[in-house]
Amino acid sequence: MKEGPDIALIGSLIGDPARANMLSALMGGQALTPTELAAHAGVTLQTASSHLAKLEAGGLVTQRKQGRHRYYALSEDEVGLMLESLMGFAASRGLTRHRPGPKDPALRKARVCYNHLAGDYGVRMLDSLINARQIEIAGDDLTLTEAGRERIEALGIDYAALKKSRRPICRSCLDWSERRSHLAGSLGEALLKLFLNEGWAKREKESRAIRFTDRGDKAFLDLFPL
Amino acid sequence: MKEGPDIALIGSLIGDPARANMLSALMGGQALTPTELAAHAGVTLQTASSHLAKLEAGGLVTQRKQGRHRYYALSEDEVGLMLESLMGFAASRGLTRHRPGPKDPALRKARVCYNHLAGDYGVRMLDSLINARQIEIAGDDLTLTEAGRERIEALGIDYAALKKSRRPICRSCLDWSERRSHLAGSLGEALLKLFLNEGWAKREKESRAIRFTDRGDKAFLDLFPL
DNA sequence: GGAATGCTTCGACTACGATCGAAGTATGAA
DNA sequence: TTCATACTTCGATCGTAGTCGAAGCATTCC
Repeated sequence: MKEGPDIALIGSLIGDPARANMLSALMGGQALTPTELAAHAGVTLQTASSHLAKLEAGGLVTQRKQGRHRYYALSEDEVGLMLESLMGFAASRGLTRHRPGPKDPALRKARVCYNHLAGDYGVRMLDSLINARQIEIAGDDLTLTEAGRERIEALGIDYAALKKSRRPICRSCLDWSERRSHLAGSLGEALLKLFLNEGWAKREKESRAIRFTDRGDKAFLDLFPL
Repeated sequence: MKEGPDIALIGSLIGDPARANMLSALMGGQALTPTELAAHAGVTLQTASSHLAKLEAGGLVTQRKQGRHRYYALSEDEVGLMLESLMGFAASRGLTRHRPGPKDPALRKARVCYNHLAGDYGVRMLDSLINARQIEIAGDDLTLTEAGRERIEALGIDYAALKKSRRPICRSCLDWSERRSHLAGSLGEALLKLFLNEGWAKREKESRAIRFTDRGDKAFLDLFPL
């Protein structure tokens, strides 16, 4: 009515249970087809299609056609950050959709947050990088130091490629289970990819949980001491 | 359906335009009565009452009876932080409720964010405190240093009182106009109160804008150099 | 070409929630 | 006690948004 941004539109988009389930599923970081998303949401394909059109119009998701499939994903890092913030609040109210089960500890230890690592391990990684002065922090802005640049290149990450994209390399993202920040941005994404490619960790099916192998666990803890 | 917090409930609470307007009004930091909130939302008192009951059930607001008035306010700092995060996202999408007008620059310069200072001045204040090593930053956690404690006591803020409450003293809050962090928490609140009490600044009516007097402006900039 | 898959669009149904008038409760003032 | 103010609760109405069946495109496979 007066001033300020219009939160009602975004709220109503998130407010429908079917759409919220789809968004949660997309927080897993993988692009999903309407059929898959319909299954996550528990609705028919037609309904899912209509929801996806609305989410796209609202700028929350984007689609990419590939053959006869359409892959939907969260449109930007920002969407993930905002959703994680909402989840944090909901969790603090004890509003959870699931009966606490055996998977819960695994989720708290390590899970995927859109495209980067979250949970205990995610927070530890950022803390460790800060302690080693490879990332510097000022306000909410994280910046990679010279030492940090060398470090990630030694890990085999292509710094130049990260630099080229318009996305921020480092970004902090609030963790809903740990209530602290972990590393997002294109570097966060690259690091998660690295862990998966090296075979240190695998995604669980149908879940955001990430399971580290014994070898991967050791390598990770070595790489990011506290 | 599966795991993770339930964001749909919160989303649907924010998703109704009347409720969104009420929440935006409460972001002004003052506790408001149902009658006032009804006016902000553009609905009748009955409707407002029903909305407030829902917001309260969802844990977003709390009420305090005082005589024959009921004062509603955001229930915790966390609510303000989450809403600000949503606003930031909405603003980045160009979803604003208002035609950009003369008040806009004033809002960007200094405004109230629930109970603390936001906008250019809010961001500057936190930056300055960090530069002076009076606040230290690690992840999203801000901590007041020894030097910081002395500094705020010199300003006449009762550190012991802040310490007593269970709320965090320092907290970072993402600014939707500046896209950077400013200082929230009980210290953020105390500092804003200080500026108002000293007569350095005044709230605008019917707006979140804060207008600094000439004297206040000078004092503020002296106090928080860059 | 024809058939199958993946998805969107259309149309109709339904249900839930926002809205407000009217009546009820509580607090304070006269 | 009586009246006024501030608010809640009840009940009825109305719109709109979610839902799905059926039909329509598009792409790929055979």
